[in-house]
Amino acid sequence: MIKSVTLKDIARETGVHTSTVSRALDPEAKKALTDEVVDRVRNAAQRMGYRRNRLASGLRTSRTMTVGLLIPDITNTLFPPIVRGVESILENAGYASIIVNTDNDIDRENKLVEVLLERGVDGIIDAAAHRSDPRIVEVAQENVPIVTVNRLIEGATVPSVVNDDAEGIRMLLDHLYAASHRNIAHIAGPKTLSTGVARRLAFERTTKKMGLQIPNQAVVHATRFDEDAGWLCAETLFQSNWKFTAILCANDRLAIGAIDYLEKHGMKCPKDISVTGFNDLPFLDRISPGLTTVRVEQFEVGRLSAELLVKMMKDPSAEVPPTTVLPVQLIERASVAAPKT
Amino acid sequence: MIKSVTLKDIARETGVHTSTVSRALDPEAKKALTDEVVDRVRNAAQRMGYRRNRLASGLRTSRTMTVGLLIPDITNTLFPPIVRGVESILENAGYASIIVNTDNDIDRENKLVEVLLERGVDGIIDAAAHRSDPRIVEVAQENVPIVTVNRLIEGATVPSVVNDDAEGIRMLLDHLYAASHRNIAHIAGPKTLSTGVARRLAFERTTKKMGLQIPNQAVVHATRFDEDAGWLCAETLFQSNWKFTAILCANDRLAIGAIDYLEKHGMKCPKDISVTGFNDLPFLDRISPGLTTVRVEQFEVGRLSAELLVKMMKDPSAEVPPTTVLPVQLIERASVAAPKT
DNA sequence: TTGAAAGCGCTAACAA
DNA sequence: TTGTTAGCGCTTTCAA
Repeated sequence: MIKSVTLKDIARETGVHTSTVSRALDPEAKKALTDEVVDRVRNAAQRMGYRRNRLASGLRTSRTMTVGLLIPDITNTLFPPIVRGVESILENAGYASIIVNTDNDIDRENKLVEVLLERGVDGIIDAAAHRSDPRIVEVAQENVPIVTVNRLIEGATVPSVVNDDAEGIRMLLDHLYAASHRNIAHIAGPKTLSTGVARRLAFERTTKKMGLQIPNQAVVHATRFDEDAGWLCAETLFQSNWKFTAILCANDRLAIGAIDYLEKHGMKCPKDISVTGFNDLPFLDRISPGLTTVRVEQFEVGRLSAELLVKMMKDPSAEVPPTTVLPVQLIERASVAAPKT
Repeated sequence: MIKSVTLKDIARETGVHTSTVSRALDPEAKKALTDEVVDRVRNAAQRMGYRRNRLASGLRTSRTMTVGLLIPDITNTLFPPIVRGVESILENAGYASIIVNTDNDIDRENKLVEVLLERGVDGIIDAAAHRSDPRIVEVAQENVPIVTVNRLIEGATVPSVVNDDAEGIRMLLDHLYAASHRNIAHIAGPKTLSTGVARRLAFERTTKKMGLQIPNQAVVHATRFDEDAGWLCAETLFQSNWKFTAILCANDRLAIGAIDYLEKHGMKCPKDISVTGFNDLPFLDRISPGLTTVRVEQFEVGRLSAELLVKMMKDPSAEVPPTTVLPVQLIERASVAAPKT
C-alpha cells in the first residue's frame, strides 16, 4: 500500500469541498453537480493521478468490490476455466477476486472463508463445497451472497450451478452398453462430494434400469478425485472375484489412474478393458488412448455462477434459482471398444 | 460484506476500552497487558464471534495483508503450480492473494495493476511482465514491493526469480547434437517476453559455439506462446528452402503445435523430424510422442518469489538479489531421435 | 447545487 | 498497565 492523492488533495486543488469531489467522481452523484465543477474536478483527479482508496470507501459503504473464490486446487485443470468464466463476468462488473485453495479439506475451507470475510468480500463463489458444509450454510444465512459451482451443498438453500451429472453417466452407460458391455464396474468419487455421490447414484439407477446385474463389489469408492485413487480403486476391483469388461470412472483423473494400473499389469485399454472418464479435461484428446468421457461446460458453469452472484450482491432479496443444471456432452474417443469374447 | 462484532462491542462486554481490546488481540501489544485482561478479552472475542475488519485496520495501518498476483492466463498449466508455490509462503505469512489474468496484454496488465493498487495490496508478484514494462517499473519506484517471476523486466531494478533459460537451451542443443542433428530450426517465443528472447539468444549463441550453420530462415518468431503459433511457425519453416532435421521450440505449447503441423502433413515425430519443448508442463509425459523438454521448477520459482516479496514487504529497505536463477533439468522423452539418413 | 459534519472500525501516540 | 484521543479516506445525510 502506498500513500497517494486523496479527495482532500483534489478538493484543495480545485477549491471545492471533498464531498463535492466525491460526488463529481461518482457517475450517479455527479448528476447533481454543475458540469463545470465535474469537469474541473475530474481533470484535476486525472492530472494528479488520483486512485480511489477502496479500503476507505469500503469501510464507509460496506462494499469492497471484491469477491472470494474457493477452489479445491488450482493445479487441477478442471478449475482454471471455471475461474476464467467467473472472471469474465466479475471483471466487467468491477469486481476483483481473492482466490484460495482448500485442497478439499473442510477445515482449510472454513479457515479460508474467514480469510475472505475478514477482507470484506461482497460475495463468495465456492467451487470447493462439500455435500455437508455447515459453515458455508451458516455464512450464507448471515446474508453473505454465496453460490456454489460444479458442486452443491445438500439440503441447503445455497444456490448452485452444476453439470448434469446424471445425464452424463446415462450417456456413458448407453455408450458402453451399445459397445456390448454388460459387466461394468464403477470407480466412484469421494462420498463427501456431491459430484461423487450424484454420479454413483446415477450409475446405480441407470444400470438397474438397463437390467444389468451389478454386484456390490462392482462399485469402489475413491477417497480423492485423483490418479492415485484411481489406481488404488482399480486394484481393488481386480482383486474381487467379479469379472468385468469396462470401468466407468467418476472423473477423468480416476480414469487415468485406472488405465495406468491396467497397463502396469499387462492389460491394454481398450482391448482388454474399456475405461471412461468425466469432465473432459484439457489434453485428454492427446493422451493414449484418447479418453472417452463427458464434457462439462467449465467456463460456462463459472460464468453463470458469477452472474447469479452479481445479481445477489446487487439485490440481496433477488430471486435466484436454487440449482442451475448445465447440459453435458458425450465425447467418444479410443478408450472404449467391444469386450473380448 | 456483513455487519459484525466490533472492538467496541467487546469493549462494552468486557468493561475495558477499545484500545485495550485491540491490544489484547494483538500478539505483540498484548504483552503490555495483564494476563487476566487478555484472557477476558480473548474469551469474549471468541464467544461473540469477533472477526477483525481488515478494511478498517488496513485504512489505519496502510497494510492490508493482501498481495496481487498478475498471471498471463491461469488456464495455461505453467502457472497454477507457480501460484501454489507463491501461496505456500504467503498463506503462512498471513497474506491472501488477489489473482488477475492479463492475457499477456500490456494494457490489460496496466489496468489490472490499478485494480490491485486501489485495493491496497501490500505487494505484487508479476508473472505477466513484459521485457519492457514501464508501468510496473513506475509502480515499483513508488515503493510498492514487486517481484517478477518466470520473466523479467529488462534494464530495470525490479527483482526477478527466473529459470535458467540459457542453460536449458544449451542442454537441448547438446542433446540434439548428440543425436546427430546438425540442421536445427528454432521456433522462438514472442519478442516482447524475456523468456522468448533469452531462449532465442541462447539458441543463437550456443549453435554458433557448436559450429553449426544456422541460416536466418532457421529462426521463426511466434507472436504468442501457444499451439496455434507453433503450427504457424512450423508452416513458415517448411515453406523456406532450408532443410532441417529438428525443431527446438521455445516452449512446450509451441512444440505441440509444431508436432500437430507435422502430423497433419504426413510427417512423423521423431522419425522424420525431432522436436523439443521447454517447461515440462503436466501431462506431457502422457502424450504421444512424449515430449523431450526442459523441466523448470514452477512451484519453487513461485515459492522463492513470494519469499522475496515478503522480505520486501516487511522491510522496504531490505536487500534482495536483483535476479535469482533456478536450475533446470533436461527431460528426455520420445520426441527426439536420430535424423533420417 | 454545494458545504458541513459525522462516522465506518481500527490502531497508535500520548497521557495518566 | 490502561484510557483518551485523533485520524486513516471515504460517503452520505442534513442543511443551506
